[in-house]
Amino acid sequence: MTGQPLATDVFSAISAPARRAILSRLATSEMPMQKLAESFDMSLPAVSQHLAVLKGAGLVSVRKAGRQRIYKLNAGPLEDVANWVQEYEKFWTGKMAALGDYLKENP
Amino acid sequence: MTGQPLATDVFSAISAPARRAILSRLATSEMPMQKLAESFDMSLPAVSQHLAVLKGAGLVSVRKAGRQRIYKLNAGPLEDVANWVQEYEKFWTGKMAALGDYLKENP
DNA sequence: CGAACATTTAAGTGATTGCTTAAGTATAAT
DNA sequence: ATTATACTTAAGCAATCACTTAAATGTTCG
Repeated sequence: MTGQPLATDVFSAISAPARRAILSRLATSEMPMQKLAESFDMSLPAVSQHLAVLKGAGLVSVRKAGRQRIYKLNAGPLEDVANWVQEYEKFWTGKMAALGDYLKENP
Repeated sequence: MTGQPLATDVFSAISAPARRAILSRLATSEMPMQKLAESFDMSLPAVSQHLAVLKGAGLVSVRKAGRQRIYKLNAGPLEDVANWVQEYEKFWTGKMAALGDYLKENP
């Protein structure tokens, strides 16, 4: 058995700039490989492989249409990233609030 | 010249689970390597190397205190991640709103 | 059917990663 | 000064990565 989709972590899926670029492109609209690949200075297999990783992370879905494969953004898993980063948001937005709290408790 | 800090991309800095764990640990409080390393099932050099990557991404800062190095979270660069992911937020939160808008414009 | 097309899978490669152990460098304690 | 402490840097290694070209797999069209 050669094996299935091979689930990848969403964080490492988005770590490659090329893959973020692909997501960004798909955010405008779903499209077939061919058209998607036009945007990038990369061989078709390279794009296909990136897509496989994104698919493994659940970030894109594919639909067959004749001999084409239409790729579509599936942003759902990015919510994990949003939730993760939100935990740290207080460290940069809360600076003033934190100072206020400190001064309140240490007048 | 062996070279400087070597700036790393914040996205790849946070792609490694070990590094996210380190950030999480540092979010509770700043601490010296020694104490930080206790939390992990990893050699000291391994932690040190992860820290170097995080430092390269500007996610931690170091301060010398005697022979110790006190590491401190610097969440600032995570704002880039937050901003990036926010661009996609509409794709999972806005489903209903988007449908509403669509129906409004295409009654 | 056979040729053209859209895409994936395979195979190979150089670079990078995540770790390890061993050796170095600074600072502090005796 | 010597030795212990707290770390970093170096060297090495197996695994993974991001690509490439070449070959294979559907799928449509003439």
